[in-house]
Amino acid sequence: MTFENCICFQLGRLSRKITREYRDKIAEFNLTHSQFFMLMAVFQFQGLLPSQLAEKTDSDRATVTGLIDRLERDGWVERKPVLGDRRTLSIHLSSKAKENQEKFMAIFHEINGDFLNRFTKEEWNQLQHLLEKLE
Amino acid sequence: MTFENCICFQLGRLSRKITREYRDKIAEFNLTHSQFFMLMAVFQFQGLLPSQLAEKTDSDRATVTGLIDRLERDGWVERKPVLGDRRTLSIHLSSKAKENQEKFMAIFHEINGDFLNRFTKEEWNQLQHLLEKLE
DNA sequence: GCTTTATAATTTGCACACAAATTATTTAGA
DNA sequence: TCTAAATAATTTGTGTGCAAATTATAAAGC
Repeated sequence: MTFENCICFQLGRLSRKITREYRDKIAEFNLTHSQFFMLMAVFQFQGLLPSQLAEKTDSDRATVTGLIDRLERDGWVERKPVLGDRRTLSIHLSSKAKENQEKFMAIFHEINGDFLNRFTKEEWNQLQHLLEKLE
Repeated sequence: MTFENCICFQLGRLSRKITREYRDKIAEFNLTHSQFFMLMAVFQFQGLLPSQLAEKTDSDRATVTGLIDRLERDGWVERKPVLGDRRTLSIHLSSKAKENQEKFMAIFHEINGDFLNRFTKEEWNQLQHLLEKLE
């Protein structure tokens, strides 16, 4: 058993590769791979708190703070105060983000399709099943 | 199709989870997940150049420079000059690393076993086959 | 009401990951 | 031989990823 056969190494390597493949495709928006998925999450669940976004994306709160910082700086999302709890903020799409939603989803489906097309429906279900065992 | 169903998101999330699982198990050596695999690579291929290690582990040369910096600082590896080409350095195990090799491999097999045990031999081969399609 | 505890977000510090630029050296070509 | 191109490693700058500490606010217990 060598390190290349270790599933942990393999998944890390694969994850790095996929991140690299994404880079070019989302370059027109000037977004990173992580920013892209965080924005996807905001499209899907508008008005959530940073802590809830962290849960949805399975990342750290501190990481989410940084991602939101940069997404806000670049005009994709806005932090809005929450009535009744001044500790919290809710995250909303900017008008710029809403205007680009369709283009966004198109790219998302295109990239996703690139991977989906490599599998039959049965293989895909198998892969999902096997990955679940690793979680 | 939501972002949670996207294989790219799933693999990133899984990779983060596995990295977290590793953390505790290699804590006794004070190594990070990446350092652990880089050191595994040096165990396996002694005397390689940083560029060759980058290739083996599928990571960036700049990343390898940083990893070797910290592994050398902590006494795990040594940079040695290469006869005949002063641009290059070869990376070797320190005596400390050699002394710990057995303990190291034991932990590697233990962690790896945790994941392997979740699958039958057939499932494992399927997973390897399916992941290959993603590469 | 007042203190303690809990919670949300952020900040700080360190380690990847990687593009782009830089430095040092070797090789190739005129 | 001398210059240009190629190569190896590093440095620089930015963005994750995450543990630990901090700040602000809310809730609970007395």
